[in-house]
Amino acid sequence: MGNTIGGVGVLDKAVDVLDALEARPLSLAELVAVTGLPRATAHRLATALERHGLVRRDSDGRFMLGTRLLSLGQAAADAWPLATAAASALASLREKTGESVQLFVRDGEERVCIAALQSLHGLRTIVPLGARLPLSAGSAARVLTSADQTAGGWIESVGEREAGVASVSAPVRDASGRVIAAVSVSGPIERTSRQPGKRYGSYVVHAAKEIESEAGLRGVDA
Amino acid sequence: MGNTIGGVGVLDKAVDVLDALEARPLSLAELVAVTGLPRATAHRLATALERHGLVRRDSDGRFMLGTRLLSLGQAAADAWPLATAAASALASLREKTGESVQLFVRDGEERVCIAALQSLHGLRTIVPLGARLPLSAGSAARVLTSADQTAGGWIESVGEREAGVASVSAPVRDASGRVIAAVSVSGPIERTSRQPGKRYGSYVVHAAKEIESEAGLRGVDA
DNA sequence: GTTTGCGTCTCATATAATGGGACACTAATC
DNA sequence: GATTAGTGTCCCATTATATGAGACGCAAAC
Repeated sequence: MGNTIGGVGVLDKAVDVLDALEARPLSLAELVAVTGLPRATAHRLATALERHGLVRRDSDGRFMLGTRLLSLGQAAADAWPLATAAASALASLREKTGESVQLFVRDGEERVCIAALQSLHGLRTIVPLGARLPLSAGSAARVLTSADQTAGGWIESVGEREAGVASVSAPVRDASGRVIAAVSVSGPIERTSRQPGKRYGSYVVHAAKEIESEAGLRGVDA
Repeated sequence: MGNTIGGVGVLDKAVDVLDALEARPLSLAELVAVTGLPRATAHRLATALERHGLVRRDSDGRFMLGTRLLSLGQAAADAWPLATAAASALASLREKTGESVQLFVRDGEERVCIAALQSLHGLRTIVPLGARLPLSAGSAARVLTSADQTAGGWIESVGEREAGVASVSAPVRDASGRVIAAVSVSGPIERTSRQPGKRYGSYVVHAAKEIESEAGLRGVDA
């Protein structure tokens, strides 16, 4: 019969298994419960993935993400030289603001966090590396979707994507001026105040410029 | 007919595609050349992987590793709290020695690098995160395979795994004394000398102890 | 002893992957 | 303009492939 049209093939199921294991190690029975796959199928897929190093077993025999994903993830990260170039700028941005900082790029109809450093405060916003967030809310989202220049070069949002969280973002542009990424600072409203842009705006813009020059995207300097 | 026994299923081919893309972005034609798959098949697999975010396209339409691998890789890394715990100890080890430092764990009949920092020298050994190395050569390999205590607590090897490279490794042990990982320092023989253990041994052993206490594996201190 | 849970494996069935080849399109080359 | 060579994408008859209920072996719990 025909070809796979929407989520029925081995590959789709295999990805379901990986998705399930992303949260935590799972025994076969748990894996079956989470994925909804028949026992035999889940077992076959998990062991097949194991052969490729994408899945491994812990000491209790439970399935978990394998070591092969380390190198693949590393390679995927290297595919954005931007993330590497941004490392030092993000570090100093976190130091200056004390809050969590992130670098987002657009990917289809979502945005992806390709670099992040978490605030050192006990109460902090967490955006894990690789997290996919909507392109419809948050200051970084608006930076990535609006092509044109803005007021001070930054955009702020308060409690937009998530209640209690405020953020400020600035665009990273390539040589031709197109927005290719967004740098963000985000934290609990209690600390950032309701005008986070006022407090952190210039820092974020500076970090964006720093990333541009570090990545060799535009002429030198800030 | 029967089930897949050795490398014929969709899954195996899909992994081949990911493997091929690990090195660099590839056009469909190149992908076909590298994997040996028929055009239609390569295209179908690549686009299927794309639907899952494991593969994406660059601006020229070439296939490359996707953003989904970032989060999966991150999750896989989190599965070794050891890697996180080792971060600071490895940083200071690199600072003290000036050479590349790594943390290896055994995985089946190989060893995997689950954390690494490269030397800042121009001439340096590079062991990328996630790299799979043999369990048959190198000081770290011997640390992972020999259960018992050794002379100064470290093991050295000179030009064993790779010509011109010397390394010193020390075991990281759990509460019951079993070796669960190996810390290594490696560099070109010209700098490390032919007795790398003499020079770096104590540093490496100290780093191992530091990792043990940081990870809460043994009692406190060094 | 019996039961309940586990992971693993088999094998007849039919479903889902296959891939040669058609197609549309662009960029050189004639 | 016409031709050739190169892309990526899509179709669809064929059959090789994944499927999954159920059997099995093994522990641990009752």
